[in-house]
Amino acid sequence: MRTAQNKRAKQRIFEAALALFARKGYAAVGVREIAKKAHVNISMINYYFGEKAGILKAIINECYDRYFKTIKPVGDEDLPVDEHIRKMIRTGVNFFRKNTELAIVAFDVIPLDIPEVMGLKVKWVTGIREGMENFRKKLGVDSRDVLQESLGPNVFVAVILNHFQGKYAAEQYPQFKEYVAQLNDAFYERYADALADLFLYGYMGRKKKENKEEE
Amino acid sequence: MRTAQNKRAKQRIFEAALALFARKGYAAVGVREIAKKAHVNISMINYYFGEKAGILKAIINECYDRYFKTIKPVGDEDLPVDEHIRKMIRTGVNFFRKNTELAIVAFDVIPLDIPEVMGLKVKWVTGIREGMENFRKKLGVDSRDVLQESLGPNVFVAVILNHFQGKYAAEQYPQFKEYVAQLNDAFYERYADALADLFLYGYMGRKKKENKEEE
DNA sequence: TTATCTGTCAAACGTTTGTTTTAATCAATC
DNA sequence: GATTGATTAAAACAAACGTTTGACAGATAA
Repeated sequence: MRTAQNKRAKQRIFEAALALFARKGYAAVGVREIAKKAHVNISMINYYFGEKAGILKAIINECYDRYFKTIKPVGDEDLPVDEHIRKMIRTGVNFFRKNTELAIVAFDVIPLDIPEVMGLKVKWVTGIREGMENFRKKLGVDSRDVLQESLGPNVFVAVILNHFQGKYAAEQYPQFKEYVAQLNDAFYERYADALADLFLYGYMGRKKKENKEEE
Repeated sequence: MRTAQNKRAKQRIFEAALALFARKGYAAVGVREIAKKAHVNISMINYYFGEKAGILKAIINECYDRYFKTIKPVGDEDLPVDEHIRKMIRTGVNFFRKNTELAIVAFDVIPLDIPEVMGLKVKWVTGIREGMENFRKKLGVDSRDVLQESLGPNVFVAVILNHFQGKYAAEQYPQFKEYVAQLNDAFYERYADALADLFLYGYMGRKKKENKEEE
């Protein structure tokens, strides 16, 4: 076995494709372009991934797998609500910061028309939702209620993802250099805290209002 | 002039492309597929839109134009903060509900690599941001502060868009029929209200906290 | 009536697409 | 020293790509 070198070629393809997909979208990138960027022969793509869509599937699996492994243990922790929300948001921000390209490609709605890809996503989303049941309950979110579910943890995941999509877009164009420069470690400490406050007060306020209405 | 018929063909191309782009992504859709769905000849696409990217540009312009015209007057209204947030969110929900495909295509981060398309988006986003200055001030958001800006109105726009992306995806697969069926008029009344509560309490809570810290 | 313009069409343009095949080379394992 | 697996280059494949062309019908304008 030459796993050290194997991995290097497969990994190079993976990373080259990831960067290209994130910028151009899956369908706009050709296998020749990927091969060129990865410094491998075209046939290596089919050798390792079977087909072009195989790379996309690998990206989706890698992203959701990392996401699950990152977020699940934090969701299972036994903390007071406020601390728990804060820690979850902090964890989420860190994840998206470290895995921006992965998330942009894997969490993009498009393409919806490749059944195998959609199947993968559905499987993962379902699994993650089930894994977050404890945290959801702590927030007072009943997953059988469509309204409550639509105000659950996915809400702040959407906000964070949106932020990093914007950041990534800004990074592609030099005119936004000053904006991007401000998004440093210190910023994300404050950002995570501010977001946590926003949702914390939001959830608490809603709960109070519901209790009043029940009286 | 035969504008009545002209519009019909151009409009058919626009709508066919929109539906296909929303499902598959811009790059994955060929001009022949669009022409077939629109029941026009392939050359009609270049005749009306110059190039394939012309359709995408038209979609982006149409979406942002509608969005601006919908949201701007509401943002300029003179209402108490709580009512204002509520009305803005209600307006946003209605917009995304009516223009889901338009929003999915126009607000998608990808593709980032077509400078003309990115230029369009930047122009619109800048314009809309400037147009929302009054509302932003009322929320207590200083647009020169990156942190505050990243917690501004774009936060709940992201949440709403995320919801309708999910809904649209669910509509494409029959296994989610029951979920989609629950998303009716009544749901969206409650959804908009609940979202408004969430952010209202969130912003108020954050403001209180800031005041305390200043003491 | 003749000339012009507009919408529409089929056909063809040269590229590029994803994939497969074949032959050859290189390094590591048995 | 034979075998195996990783990698390369080059070529071929049919299919699809975005765009252009030239012709023609019908309405409009001179």
